[in-house]
Formats: sequence, structure tokens, C-alpha cells
Amino acid sequence: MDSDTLAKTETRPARRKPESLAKLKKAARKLFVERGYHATRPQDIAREAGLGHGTFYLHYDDKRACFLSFVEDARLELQDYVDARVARSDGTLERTIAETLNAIYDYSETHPGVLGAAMTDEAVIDAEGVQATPLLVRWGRDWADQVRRAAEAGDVASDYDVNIIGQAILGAIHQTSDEGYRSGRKRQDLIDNVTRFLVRALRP
Amino acid sequence: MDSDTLAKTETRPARRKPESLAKLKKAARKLFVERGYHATRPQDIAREAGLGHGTFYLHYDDKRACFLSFVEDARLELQDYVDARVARSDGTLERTIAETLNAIYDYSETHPGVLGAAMTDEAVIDAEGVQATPLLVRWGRDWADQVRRAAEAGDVASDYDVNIIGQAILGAIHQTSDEGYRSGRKRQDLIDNVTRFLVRALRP
Amino acid sequence: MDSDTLAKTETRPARRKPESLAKLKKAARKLFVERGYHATRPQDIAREAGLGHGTFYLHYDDKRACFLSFVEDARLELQDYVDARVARSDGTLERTIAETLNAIYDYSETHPGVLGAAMTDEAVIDAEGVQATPLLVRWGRDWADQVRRAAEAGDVASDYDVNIIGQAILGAIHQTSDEGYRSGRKRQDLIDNVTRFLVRALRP
Amino acid sequence: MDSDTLAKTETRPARRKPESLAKLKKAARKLFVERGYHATRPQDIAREAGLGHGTFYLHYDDKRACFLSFVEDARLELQDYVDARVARSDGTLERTIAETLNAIYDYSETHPGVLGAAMTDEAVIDAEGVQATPLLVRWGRDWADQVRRAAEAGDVASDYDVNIIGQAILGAIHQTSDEGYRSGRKRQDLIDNVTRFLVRALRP
DNA sequence: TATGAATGAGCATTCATTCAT
DNA sequence: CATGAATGAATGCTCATTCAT
Repeated sequence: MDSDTLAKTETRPARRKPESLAKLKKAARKLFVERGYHATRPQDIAREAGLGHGTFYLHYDDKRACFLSFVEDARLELQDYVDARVARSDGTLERTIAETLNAIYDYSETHPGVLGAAMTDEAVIDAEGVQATPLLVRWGRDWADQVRRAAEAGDVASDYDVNIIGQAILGAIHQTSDEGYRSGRKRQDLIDNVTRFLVRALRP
Repeated sequence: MDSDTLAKTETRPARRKPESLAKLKKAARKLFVERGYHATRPQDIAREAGLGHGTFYLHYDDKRACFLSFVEDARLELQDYVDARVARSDGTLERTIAETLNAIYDYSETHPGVLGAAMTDEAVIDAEGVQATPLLVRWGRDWADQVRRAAEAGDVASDYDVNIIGQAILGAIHQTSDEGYRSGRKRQDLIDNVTRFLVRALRP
Repeated sequence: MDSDTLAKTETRPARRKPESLAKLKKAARKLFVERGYHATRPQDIAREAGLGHGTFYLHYDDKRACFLSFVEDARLELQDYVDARVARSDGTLERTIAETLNAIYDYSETHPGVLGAAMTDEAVIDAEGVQATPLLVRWGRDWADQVRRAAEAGDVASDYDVNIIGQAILGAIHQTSDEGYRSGRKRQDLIDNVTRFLVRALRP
Repeated sequence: MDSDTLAKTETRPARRKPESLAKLKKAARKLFVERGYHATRPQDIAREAGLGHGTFYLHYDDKRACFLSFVEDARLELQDYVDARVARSDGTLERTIAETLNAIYDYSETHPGVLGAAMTDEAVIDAEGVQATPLLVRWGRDWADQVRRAAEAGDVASDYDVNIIGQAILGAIHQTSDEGYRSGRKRQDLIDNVTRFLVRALRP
């Protein structure tokens, strides 16, 4: 009965643009994650979305634009996860790190494979020209900022080049989240170990 | 019959094969580094090597095999660099780390771009089936072994899951070498900072 | 039922159709001239006309019909120019030719590119089947008629096959107007030279 | 028997490049003539030539290049016809014109449709950039040169702008050859009429 | 062992046309 | 009458791989 009522609202094959775009986004994410950039054809995305392949080009200039949009969406989503978690922390570096890790693992758990796919190296997509700064570099800079502020507050050793250390932290997190999960580590183990590792590395 | 006689008469041009293979390897490395996996065609490699297109397939089953061979070669080369450097160290973790970093940066300097190219994600090459374990994972395991031994010797905190920490170390090193150079950091700065970072993280 | 009542109540927006058609014609001409048949999409025409894509098909069966209509319009327009000019002439062949040339050049000047575009070869539009006689052939026949009458009146050499000569005259005019303008000849030069050329060729 | 001997020489499916190119040229000409530029796909040309469609791109950069090559070949072929015929003439303008017409009609008879197809307007192929000067313009210039020389020799009225007249002559010839044949005129009629027409137009 | 002409499945993209609104 | 999102057949072209020489 419920489904019946629902059906009436949803069944309409729709002719509304936003709906198509949403379908495409969902389909694109699914396929980019499952198969990677090169093994995913615009046609596959459209078909997965239940649309004709011409429709794909109503929403994206080309395949690359679709991928870039997928990456940006993932970035923003993760950002939200991290912001929400970190807001709860008491501001100490340890808690901040722990909460950030939690946020990343939360995201990875609820969006498996997305971060990995979104970090596909720029060289891999034909690029040709510009492309926004790769995700990893942006995130490395964010960490550098965090470390700088913590160092100024005396929470982090002052003899570090924060830019280098920002990258190091990001690398440690990325690599452990990527691989840790792959080999089935338990989440709390990952968080505990990595937090401990980073806190010890950073404390004054 | 004729062809048989001919074959016997002809002084078989002997094994000039290794020479061709060496040329192909050099050419493949150059192009994989410069253009990446997808933008490099077997034909390009053969031509760069000064050989006919067909010759490529005398030495490799397919493009993927050629790439995998390039990766393996790079891995072994780097291994040699690291082994040589680490052999000089006094065995303390700090020195081991510092020498390893030095080895990596040495290699990166003398073989620019090679590590980056060799780490191209498995998902990117068509894969289809198995594929050897990616470089990063293998290296992460090597680090895990190192840390395990150091922990057993009491040089490293004993409350770590070495597998996780191995990945963390690798991640920190990889990310800093990758990005550090890109932004023109000075090598000694990188080594000092990263060594300090890792040593502090690990010491008991 | 509801829709029925509604229909009856609504003051049918009346015939605003002609307005749309006029806009489409103007837009089609502009684009066929600027870009040619193949590079002009029905969508472009509609958009240039400030109308939705679908509206195009309210007025034309397909793209080909639109182009053919453009050609016919141009033909009629030119016809008017020629008729008006020739009406002023004193009926001698020389004056008739000169006035016709003047008419064509007038039209070309005030409608630059239109004749060229309208003469796009039939083979170029997908054709598939029939297609109206190409412009050039129709005009060639018109000239043949003119020459026949003039020959009967003794104004033109009687040893010509008027059909062939009609084509020759048309060809000379077409080619000179096409190319003459392109290379920036002065109009009076063109008219003088071509008139002289034709008059000498035709006189008994 | 003869064909048997021949077969031995010819049957070889060949792996020689020039043979493929020749096949492609023949096929391209056939299809460009029969269907026009737009209705002919590279794939069709290859198939008509009995080759895979990849082979097409071994010989031409793209479809446009193939068409341009077809045009150039036709131009050179016609040139040969004209040169051969004109060489026989006694140098008077009348004979030169008559022989040129003969050459063109010869060519048109033995290569039906080729000239029409080769004169496909530049605007029709995507062009985008340069493209060699269209055939008609080149030929118009050739005629201008002829007329200039004849005028200097006193064989042609001196009050003409030779550039305009060159175009006029070309136009007359082109249009009559194009249309004349289409409506089944007899060749000698065409030649006689057009020669007479041009000679009268030009004589001093 | 070496060659490179030949291949055709496959890809990204376009565009004339339809139809639900 | 008008709209424009949706469609999918069709296109030009690439490239990993084969095989006759």
C-alpha cells in the first residue's frame, strides 16, 4: 500500500533535468568506482542511469568533465564528514586527528572505493591541459595549515617544516586507509594506531 | 625443402635478441614516464627503440606485460639503491630511516618520474584478472617487517600493529617524496623533517 | 473533461504561427549563408530565431525542407529584382543583359552570400530521392528562353542551339559574380566586361 | 590462358603499400562521384577497396585529406588531357578553345561525374582552415592567363579585364559541360556552339 | 629474428528528430 | 502553438595485435 502511494509519486518517467543529472551522477560514481576511469564509457554511465547515451552529453561536456565532477563531489562530501566530526572535538591535536581519521573511515565505510577512485592520478585522464589541483595535494595543504596552527599554539614540535609534515601526515593516513581496509583491519585498530603514530610524531 | 636448406645454410643471425629487449625497455621506460600508460602505444615504444612494431610482441605478450616488467625493473633498481645505502648504516632505526630516505631521493633524482609512473594504480591498466601485488603494498609490507624487527629489538614502541604502521611509514615517505619534490623542497630538508617525524613516531 | 472545458474557455492564442515562421526563415537564411547546410543544425536555427527546438518541426518537415524553402525564397526574391530591372530596359538584348547583371549584383550586394548558399549542389543535401530542379538549371532554362526569343527577333545569331547558349550565358554570369566579388572587382567593371562579352558573343 | 598467366602475377593478396593506396584511390573516386563527400564514409571507401577501415588511416590523415587528394588527382589528370589536346592545335585561339573543350569533354566522357564531384565547394567539406584554392578559381586564373597572352598577340579584343573574362569563359564552359551532358546533348554540338560563342565574344 | 601493412572491435561524440508536458 | 529533455543510430577515428614476408 505504501509502495503504491510512493509509486504514484515516483513512477513518472520524468522529463525533469535535475533528475537525470542525479541519476547520471549516481551511475558515474558507481562505475568509476567499480571499473575505473578508462574502463567506463559514457554510454555505460547513461545506460546504468537508465538513460540514452545522448543524454550524457546534455549534462557533461565530455567524459573528463563528468569524472572531474565526480571527484569534486566526493571531495565536498568528505569535507562535510570531516567538518562535522572535527566540530565535536575539543580542539586538541590528538582529538582532531582521531576525529579526522574517524570521519575518513566513516566515509570510506559508507562510500567504499570512492576515495580511491577519486584520487585517480591526473595523468591518467587525458588531461591535455589544466585540471584542478589533485585531491591529494589539496588535502596535504589542509594538513599543513592544521599543523602550522597547532605549532603556533605550542601543541606541535616547532622544528618542523609544516608543508613537508602536512604531506607526511596525509600520506600516512591515505596509505593506511587505503590498504588497511583492503586487508580487513578493524577500524578501531586503524584509528588507534594511526592516531598514536601521528600524535607521537608531532608532540613537542 | 628449399626453405629447409636455406635455413641450414644461413648463419643464424645469432642472439641479437637481448639487444632489442634492452632497447625496448629503455624506450618503454622513457615513454611510460613521459606520457603514462594509456598514452603510450606499443608502436611508440618500438619506434622509440628504433625497431619495427612487430618486434615488440617478440619480447612481450602484450602491452600490459611490458608495463609490468617496467614496474618490476624499477622496483629492483630501487631495492639496490636502498640496500646499498642501508648497508652503510649502523643499524639504528634512525639511521636506517635516514639512509632509506636518502636512497629513495637518490633514485628519484637520478631517475626522475620513474617511481611515480611505476606506481600507476593497478586499476588503471586493464587488469581484467590478477596482476602482481602493487608496488606500494609490497613496500608497505617491507616496512612492516622492518618495524617488527625493530620492535622486537626494543627500538620501536611495542604497542603498534606493525602492519598498520608499516603502511603509515610508507605513506608518509611516498607522499613527501612525490609532492616534496614537485614543489621544489630541498632534499636535506625533506630527509631531516621526515626522519625526525618517523623517529619520533616510532621510538618507544 | 477538465481539459475539455479548459480548452473551450481558453482564447486560442490565435495565429501567431506566421510570426514564428518568419523568424525561422530569417534565422535559417542567416545560418545557411554563414555556415552552410551541413554545419547548420535545426536546433541552431530555432535558437537563432529565439524559439524552442521543437518549434522548428511545427513549420518544416525536416531540415531539408527548410533548406529547400530557403532556396525557393531566394529564387523568388532574385526574380523580383531581375523583373523590376528588366522592365526598365528598352528591350534590346544589350540593355536586357546589362539590367539583368545589375539586378544580380544588386541582389548579391544587398543579400551577400545568399545566392552562393542557395546554389549548394543537390548532391550535398542528402537528397535520397527527387529534389526540385537545382537553381542553376532553372536559370539556365530561363536564359535559353530569352535567347530563343531574341533569335526569333533577329537580335541574336541564328546558328546557336539556344539551350546550350542559355547555359553558357548563365555560367559566365554565375562564375563572374561569384568570383568577381570575392576578389573585390568593382561592380561597374564587372557589368561592363560581362555585358560586352555576352553581347559580342550573341550578336548576329 | 592469358588471364591465367596474368592471375599468377596478380593474385597475390599483396602486402605492398602502393597497391592498397591505389585501391583506396579508385574506391574513393568511385564513391565520392556516386554519393558525394558527405554520404561517403571512410569505412565505405575501405570496404569498396576490399580493405579494413583501419587501412584507410594508414594512407590518409582523415577523410578530408582523402577528398583533397582525389580532387588534386582529377585536376592533374584533366590537365594532361588538356595539354595533350592543346599541343595539337595550331595556336589560334579558336583551335585552342575547341581543343580545350574537346579535352574536357573527353575527360568527362571517360571519367563521368568526376569533374562535378571534384568541384564540390570548399565550404561543403568541413574545411575549418586552409584548403587549397578551389579548382574553379585555379582554372579561372589559367583562362585569364590565356586571354592575356592572346590579347597581347592581338587575337583578342583589348578592352577586356582579362581576370573577369577568364572567369566568364570558365563559367560558360563549366556550366555547359555540366548541364549539357546531363541533358544528353551531342558532343559536337556542344563543342561547336561553345567554341563559336567564345570566339565571337573574344575576337577583336 | 625482424618487419610493418593490415585489421576491426571499440571509443567518444554529434545531431536530426520525437514527444510528454 | 510551443517547448526542450531525451533519444540512439550513425560517424570519424584509434590502437593493440596479427601475420605474411
